[in-house]
Order: sequence, then C-alpha cells, then structure tokens
Amino acid sequence: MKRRKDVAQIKKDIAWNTKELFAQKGYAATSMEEICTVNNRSKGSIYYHFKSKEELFMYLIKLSYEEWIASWHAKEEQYTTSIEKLYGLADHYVDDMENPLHNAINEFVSGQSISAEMMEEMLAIIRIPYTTCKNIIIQGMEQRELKKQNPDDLMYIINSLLNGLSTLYYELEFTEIRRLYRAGIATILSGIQNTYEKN
Amino acid sequence: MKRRKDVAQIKKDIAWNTKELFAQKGYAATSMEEICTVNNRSKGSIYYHFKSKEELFMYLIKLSYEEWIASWHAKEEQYTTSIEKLYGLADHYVDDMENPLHNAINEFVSGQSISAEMMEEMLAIIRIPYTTCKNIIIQGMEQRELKKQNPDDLMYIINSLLNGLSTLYYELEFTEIRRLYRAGIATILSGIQNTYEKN
DNA sequence: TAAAAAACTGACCGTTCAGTCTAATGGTAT
DNA sequence: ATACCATTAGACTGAACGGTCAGTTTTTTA
Repeated sequence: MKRRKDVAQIKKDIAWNTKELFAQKGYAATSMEEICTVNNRSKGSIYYHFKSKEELFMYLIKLSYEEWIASWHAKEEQYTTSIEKLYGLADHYVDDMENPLHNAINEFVSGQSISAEMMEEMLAIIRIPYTTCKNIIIQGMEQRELKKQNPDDLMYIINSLLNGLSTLYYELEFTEIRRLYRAGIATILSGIQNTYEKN
Repeated sequence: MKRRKDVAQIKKDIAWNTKELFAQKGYAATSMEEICTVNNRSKGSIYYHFKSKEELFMYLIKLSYEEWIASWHAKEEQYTTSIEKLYGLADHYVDDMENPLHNAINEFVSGQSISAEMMEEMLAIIRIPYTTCKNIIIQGMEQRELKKQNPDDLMYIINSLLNGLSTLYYELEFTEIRRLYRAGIATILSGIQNTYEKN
C-alpha cells in the first residue's frame, strides 16, 4: 500500500522550491509557469498536488512559519538570560531574511479575493513571532533583567524593529545588516537619551 | 494662452486618485481598468497623460514622497528639541500610514522588469525619510540631548522601527497605533534594561 | 467663425494568466 | 503478463491584462 513517493514530502518540496519566487516577486507577479520551471514539473503535476495557486501559497506560509518557530525553539535552549535570547532572536530574524515572505503576505491579504477564514488563519500565523517575542519579554521582567512595563507594547515595538530592519536587504551588506540587528537590540536595551543635563 | 485645465494638475489628480488602489492592492494586482474607474476616465485619457502604468506609478511615488517631506518640514518648525522632533516624526509616520505605498514599492522594484536608472531613482526617493531622521539625530547629539554614537546606525534603527510599526494597521485601532508609535520612541530613548542588579 | 490643437473615447489587439483536460507513463499487485 | 491506478506532461481554454489607435468632442487661436 506504500506509494511510490511520499506525497506529503513532494508537497513540501514544491512549496520550498517556490518560496524564493514568492519572496522575490510577490504573489501576483509569480506565475504558475515559473513555479513549474523551478520545480521541474508540469502544470498538471503541480495542480495534482495543489488545487490552486492560493492553496499552494497558504501551504508555503504555514510551512515557513512552522519551520521558523521550530528552529527558534532549537536555538533558544542555548541561551539562558532573556537578554541573550533577544540578541538570539535578532540573529534568527537575520538568518530568515533572505526569503522574506512578509511582503508577499501583505500583498496577498490586501488583495480583495480572500475569505474570512483564510484571513483569520493568516493572522494567526503572523502572530507566531509576536508570541515568541512576548514570552522572552515576560521572562525578562520576571527575572528583573528588564524594567517592568506593558509586555504587549514592548512585543510590538521589538517585532516591528526587527521586521523593519529587513528592508535594508537591498541597501547594505549582509554582515552590516547583522551588526545593525544587534545594534537595534542594544539600543532598545540601553536607550539613547543622554541622562546628563545639557551643558 | 492659458489652458482650460492645467495639465500638470490633472496628472496630479490622477495620481492621487490612484494612490489608495496601489497602496491596498499592490502594483501588479491593480489593473488599468480599475485606475480608469476611480478616475472616471477612459483608458485613452489615462494613457494620454501617462505613457505606461509604470510611469504613472513612478510619478505617484515621487509625488507622495515630495508631499511627505514638504508637510514634515512644515510640522518640524513647531518643535524645538530633537526629542520633540522624534515624537513629531513618529506622528508624521502615523498620519501617512493609511496609504502605505511601501509594500507596492517593494513589489515593484522586486519585479524583474525595472531599469537600472529607475532603480536608482527609486532608491533615492526611499532614502528621503532616512535623511530626515538622520538630521534630527545629528542635531540631538550636537545639543547633547542624545548619547553620542553612530548616527547612521541610529537612523536605520529608528526608521526601521517606524516602518515596521505600520504592519499593525490590520491588527490594532488607530489611536492604539498612535500610542504605540510614541511608546516606540520613548522606549528607544530611555531603554528597557533594568539598571539595578537582580534580586 | 473657421481652422487648428488639445483632450478624450472605447473598441480592439496581442499577450499572459490561472486553471482544465486527456493521453501517456510506470510502479505494483495479482 | 496483465490490469490497475497514482502520477505526470503539456496542449488547450476563456478571461483579463496593458497598451494602441482611429476617430470624436471640446477648447483655443487668430
């Protein structure tokens, strides 16, 4: 009863092969023909495994975020303090930056033809990194490494910073970008305001 | 010798009418037919004023950023300290957030069919807010309001934070978002790390 | 007021797209 | 060997796309 090939694995392969395309060109501008090309597969084959472009995209998004959170949990164990974890999280964002599906997702959900439940599903996926960040923050406050304040606010702020830095992809070298991510965390930790009076 | 209508004004009208469309649906997913609809104009009329969809888009981007920097310069005068200006800049980002062309721009430049000089032009436009931010930072350091450090680093960090926060558009209320922008600046100013030893 | 120029229209064109259909392929069980 | 069926290939479809153009209407010119 065993199949020639593991169908689930084929679906994953197709999705991963397609990630770079969606990440670089966006959802609408990526054609099914191009998807066929990068997969060395025919249209019939792709449509045998996915009933639509939309479904393939959603599948890829889910897969990517599952991968993201899984590899973070693996990394997280090697850090102890929450401050180390914040720097580690910054690194994790950098490692993931080469294929930023973020823009494609925004384009996808902004397009009119999206059902309510799909929207809900997408929002739930997007919230994963927020939760990850929030947990670190809460730990940091419990351990008194961080000042006590609204954890949700801080979660949004740190996540926005790390997301926003990804736009430097086209402007700076990779090592420079990594340095800036860490500098961003350092800045948020220690602040930039001069505590001495002027003069 | 005066024309019935000012051609330059018509071009601007068309561009502004189209802004929301590009902002919400992205570049590729916005069709010329839709652009005609929101302008109450025929295809021929649009193409009479713009030689291509691409040109219309570039024109809109330029216009938007000119508007952005102009209205900022008007606001800036009412602030004195650089810290006030940073909060003011955050507000300015919020005011501009309803039609974020940012994603459309990313999609546009990532699409393959873009000439080198157009790419250069686009990058120059995108750099406008960076420069704006940098000037505030330099002033802040000169006035000793801010700690001395690499101004470029800080410019990238603050800009990334303000850009990144815009993705909260779909998740939070407008007043909540405005509060978070200010909280973001406050956080960067004073830092989050506890300066007391733990225990 | 007649002629020229500017502004505009919408049918039309070639191309590209997501998705469909059917025939071919090849592994597996009997 | 044969029958079966999961899988694949790629020609095909209809809709939608960006862009063009011959021709009409409106305004300016002189």
